[in-house]
Amino acid sequence: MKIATFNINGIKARIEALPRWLEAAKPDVVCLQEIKSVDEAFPREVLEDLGYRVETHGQKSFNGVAILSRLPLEDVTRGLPGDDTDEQARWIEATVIGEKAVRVCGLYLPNGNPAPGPKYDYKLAWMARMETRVRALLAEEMPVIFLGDYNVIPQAMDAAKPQAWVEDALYLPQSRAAFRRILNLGLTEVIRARNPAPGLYTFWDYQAGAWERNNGIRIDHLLASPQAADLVQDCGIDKDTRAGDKPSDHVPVWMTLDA
DNA sequence: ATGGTCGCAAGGCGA
Repeated sequence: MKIATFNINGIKARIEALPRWLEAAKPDVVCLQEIKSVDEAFPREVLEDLGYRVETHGQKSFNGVAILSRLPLEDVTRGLPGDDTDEQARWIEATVIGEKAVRVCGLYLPNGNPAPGPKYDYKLAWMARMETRVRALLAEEMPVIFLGDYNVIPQAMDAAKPQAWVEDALYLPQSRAAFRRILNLGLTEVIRARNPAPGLYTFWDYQAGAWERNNGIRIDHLLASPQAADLVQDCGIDKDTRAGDKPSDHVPVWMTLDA
């Protein structure tokens, strides 16, 4: 089972680049972030024609997540528990039925800038809610993965220019500590666990020639429960998509599971 | 220090 995360930065703008990548990479399951579309306007047919079922959790103009799957899905749920007043579409879950069942949580963690301020408070509160949800799922002792745009640079080695981020919500000590608290519940950060070297990035800003200068950051992550980590076969970052026509500013991150 | 680029959607916000 090949599972990927891809912040597409607008489904309407990526309606050619996304199928191009799907046909080349052939993932079984994809968690999308920043679809920037209400569910009714999501162009599902072009993806269904490629063999994917499409489950969206969108809103107008901003945020929005989705799961594409060539395998059967069960128990699709939308929204991160813990705050009934939260109207931002950033969380979707489904159980993928492969040879084994895997619970998949697709997430778009708040950016949090500017910090300090209400947006940063929302980010930290959201991460606390995520921690609660992770605890609940870990207690079920089944394979669970949490993949998406975390908007967290975990370590200095995850940025080409870490000094440029020291006052940014993606790299502030509180953000990194909250990410570590989630990891320390017992999750494996799959890309880093298998790649000890720096220089791996998943996002390059559209501005200031960031891609041409390889001024990137690694903020899209794959986290696996112990039972899911046991199944990991391979993982990677599809950096080449950033050089394609009309690219997203993020690239896909994927893993294969014996499931 | 500033401006630099996109997407959505139709002006400015978010990233």
